[in-house]
Formats: sequence, C-alpha cells, structure tokens
Amino acid sequence: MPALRAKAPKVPQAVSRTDPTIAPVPSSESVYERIREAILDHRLSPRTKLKEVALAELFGVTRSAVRHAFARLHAMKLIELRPNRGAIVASPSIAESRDLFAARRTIEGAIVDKLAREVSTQQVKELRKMVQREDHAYRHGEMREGLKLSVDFHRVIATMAGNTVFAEVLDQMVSRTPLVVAAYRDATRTNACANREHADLVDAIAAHDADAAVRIMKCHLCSLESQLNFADDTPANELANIFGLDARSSKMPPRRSQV
Amino acid sequence: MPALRAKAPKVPQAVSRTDPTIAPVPSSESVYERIREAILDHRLSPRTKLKEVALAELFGVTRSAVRHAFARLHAMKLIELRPNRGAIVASPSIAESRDLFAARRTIEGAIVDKLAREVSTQQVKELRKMVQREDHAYRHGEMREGLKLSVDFHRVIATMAGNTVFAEVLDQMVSRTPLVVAAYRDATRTNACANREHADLVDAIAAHDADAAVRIMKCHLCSLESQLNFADDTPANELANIFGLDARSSKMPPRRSQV
DNA sequence: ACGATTGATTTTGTACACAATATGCGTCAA
DNA sequence: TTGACGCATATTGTGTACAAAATCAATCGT
Repeated sequence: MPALRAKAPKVPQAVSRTDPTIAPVPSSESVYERIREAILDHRLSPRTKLKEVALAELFGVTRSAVRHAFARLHAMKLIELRPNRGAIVASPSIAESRDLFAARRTIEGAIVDKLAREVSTQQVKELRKMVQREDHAYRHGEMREGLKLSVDFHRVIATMAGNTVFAEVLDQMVSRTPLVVAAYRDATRTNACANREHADLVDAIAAHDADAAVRIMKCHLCSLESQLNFADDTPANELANIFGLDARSSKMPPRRSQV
Repeated sequence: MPALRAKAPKVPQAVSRTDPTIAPVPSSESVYERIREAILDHRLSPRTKLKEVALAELFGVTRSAVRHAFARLHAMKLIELRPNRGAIVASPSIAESRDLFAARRTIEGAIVDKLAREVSTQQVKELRKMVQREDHAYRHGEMREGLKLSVDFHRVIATMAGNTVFAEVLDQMVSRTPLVVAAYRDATRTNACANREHADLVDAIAAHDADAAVRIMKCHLCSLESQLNFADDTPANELANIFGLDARSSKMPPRRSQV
C-alpha cells in the first residue's frame, strides 16, 4: 500500500470490495436474474413499483447494480422506465399482447419448421425428457416449477433450431408472455401450457413432419391466447389495481403495489 | 480513421450541471443516437474500439452518459461489451449474419403479407413517396442518404403493418444489417438495396397481392445477402484484421477476428 | 367542505472520485 | 536476438455524494 489511507470512516458495504472471492460476477447480474425470475413466476405483478433503494438493500448491493439490472430488464421489455418516476413491472396493453402472440406464432412456426427438418435423435431424446419433467411437475401440483419448465421448453426448441437471432428474439418474447398471462388471465383457467400439446409437438418433430409441427405449435399458441380474456375492455389487472384488490396487502396504496 | 476524431480541445466539463437549459433530454439519448447513426452510416466499422473518455469529451458529456448509451447500443446488438476491456463496434460472425438474414426473411415476409392485405391508399401513397426519395438520392449519388432511406423503408413497412412487437424486433434487425454489410460486403458491389425491388414491392402491396409481396420481399433480402461474400472462409474483414490493413489503426490486436 | 397550492419528504438522476483491471513499454536474462 | 517479467500508464468498474424531480400531506382560500 503505497499511500496511507487516512480515509476509511464508514464502510457499511456488505462485502468488502477487496475480497477477491466475490468479484468475478457483476452483482447486477444476479439482481437482474432474481427480478426476472420473479416476474416469470408471477411473484411480481404488472405495474408493481420497483424502488431502487429498497431493492438495493434487499439484495445487499448498491443502487448502481440495481440500475444496471433495470437497464437490462427494460431492454427485455420486462419493466417500464419512466423518467424521474422510477421503474414498474411492465403491463402489456391488449394490443401489445395480441401482437406478441401473433409474432410468436410466426417466429415459433418458422423455428419448429426448421427444427423438424434437421432434428437429431439426441435432441429428440432431450425434448422428450423435458416434456416428462414438465408432466411430472404438473402432476405433483408444482405449478410454479411446471410453468418454468414450460417456458424453458419453448426456449430450448428455439435454441435447438440453431438460429441464434431467432433464439434471442424468442427468448425475449417467451419471457414477456408470463406478464401478459398475469395481466389478462381468466380466473377460471389456471393451466398455462397444456402439457399434452408439448408432447404432440415433440412427436411431430421426431417424425420430421414439419407441417404438422408448425400446425401444432400455432394451435398451441392460439389455445394459450384463447385462455386470456382481453376480449373485453376492462382487463382483470386494471380493475384489480384500481380497486386495490391485489390480494397481497390491504395496507398498500390503493393504486399500486410496492416492491 | 473514419470517424471519432478523438481529442476535441480539452473542455474540462463542457456544460455545468447547474445550467437549467440543458436538462430536458437525457444526454445519453443523443450519444446513443449519434453512435447508432455512425454505425448505420458505415462511419464506424466493426471492431472499432469505443473509449468512454474520448467519446465523453467529444460529445461534451460525462462518462455516465456514454455508459448509458453503451448499454442501449449493446441491447440493440450494435456494440459488444467486454468486461474490463471496454466496448467495440460489433462484428457479426458469418453464422450470425446468415441467421440474421434468415430471420429477416421470415419476419419481413410475415410483415408484408399482413400489410398487403390491410394497406390503405394513404399508406401506399406514403410508400411510393419514400421509394421516390430513395431513387432521387441514389440518382444524385448521395449514397449515404440513399442507404439511410433504404433502411427507413424497411422500418416504415414494419410500422405500417401495425404489429408493434414485430416492428421493434425488425428495427433491431434492420439496424444490425449495415454492420453485416460493412463486415462482409464484396468490394465489387456497392449498392445495398436495389431501388427497383422496393418499387416492385410497393406495387405488389398496392395491388393487395400478398403472395407476390412476400415473394418479392424474400427475393429482395436474398439478393442483398448474395451481394456479400461470406461464402468463403476468409471474409474480407478477417483478412484485414489479421494483417492490420483495416485502414483504421495498425494498433489493433493482430490475431482475433471473431468474438 | 372541497379543491388547489405550497412545503417537507421521498425517490430518482448524475457527476465524480477512487479502485481494479488491462495494456504497453522497457529491461533483463538466456 | 528473443522471450519473459515487472513496472508505469491508460482504461474501465463501482460506490457515494449531491442535485433535481416527484410525491405526499397539510394548510389555506373560496
């Protein structure tokens, strides 16, 4: 140490930055992941306000890290960044939600078409295993795990198709879908992805039947979309937010929930 | 050195933060726009290093603003962010470039299909005007303006189709394309978008001939891709980098070409 | 009593300082 | 002469302090 450190009065930092064991991964990465996971899991609802300091303390990081994570989440369209007014979990509009499903039909259609023509037996095996795990989760009532596996299933298919650009784009779209579901799901229907349809899709892919695979995928997405009720003009979440019936805490300000 | 004349006079800090006249728009926005424009215009070539302090002084902003701009440029895949080693203009790999064109064919195909079915006469008029302006630019040898109008043409078509998700996705893809062209263009061909094909496309759309419009669009993209020379395994930019003949700086690392 | 306004508090935006890392250069030994 | 090592410089990463803006609440005027 070349100079004397006359200045180290208060270092309330949770972790010393001189500790070499914690440096390798930027802390904003884990913040990003955790918020992303929470949104995908429906633990964070649309329009929930995300306060920088609260999250920073919660995760034991600085505001800078939270801010970096926000930037990435915004790029993924998972949160909305309102200048001088902070971040909230994105709340896709009806039009945007419809557009999202339409785009997914086109893109995932192209993806399974390609995959059905080129798929290897090894890949088919992996897909079957995924369907099995998903099935297992749903059968045991692990809805959250099942939902995550459903999302992963679509992601894995996109990756297997081998077009990195499509895979990246689809990753964003798949990640946004749970937000749409959270905002507009019909209370009477609970299932997100019918597992049966995933199994049928894998069968078509395994048989190299591209046309069938495309048809099943589009049908699958349509059926998912049809479970939502944004046909009418008063979506569930808006009502819920407006009347503060968000089922989490009655002490919250009536119009929006806190972190 | 094509762009980035680093070292404006040493303005220590161009604008005082207490000056109320410069606050309304975040300064990072303009930095983002200017770098983005420079990349789209081929003024910034793939693998050009982007130094934070140099850019900050050049634009009269702080490093923070440059950093924010970098984050957005990275989300758009226009630059690469290497931990602890700074930012460089992205250099798409051959595989990535091919994937990009394949994705554009699928997505823009879907877009013109939709637009051809729903287009209004007003929109057709606007499209014809754009083709005309583009034609005018090329005829007058304003290649840079023509290129920009070509890019805008694709963007406008995506916007007109009315699917915001597609429009956003395509915006990113269209923005990345000039980078691919810069990296792999065949020196013998200079034209980026054949204006004639744009005119034909508008004709098909105006006639509500969706099939023809899709065919022309895909053909148009294929012809653009065919003007590039990443068929062989020693693309121009790799050679250039390897031998340091990049016309920018001989100080570049001699060996690596891809990420 | 109700609505608008203003002041206090909370929350976000940004510049800056310092630390960590990478890069380049000069030196030394084989 | 060549390669490696280590020091000096340059560049990026991050925490913190301060400023600006928005939010909330209480007060005042009608």
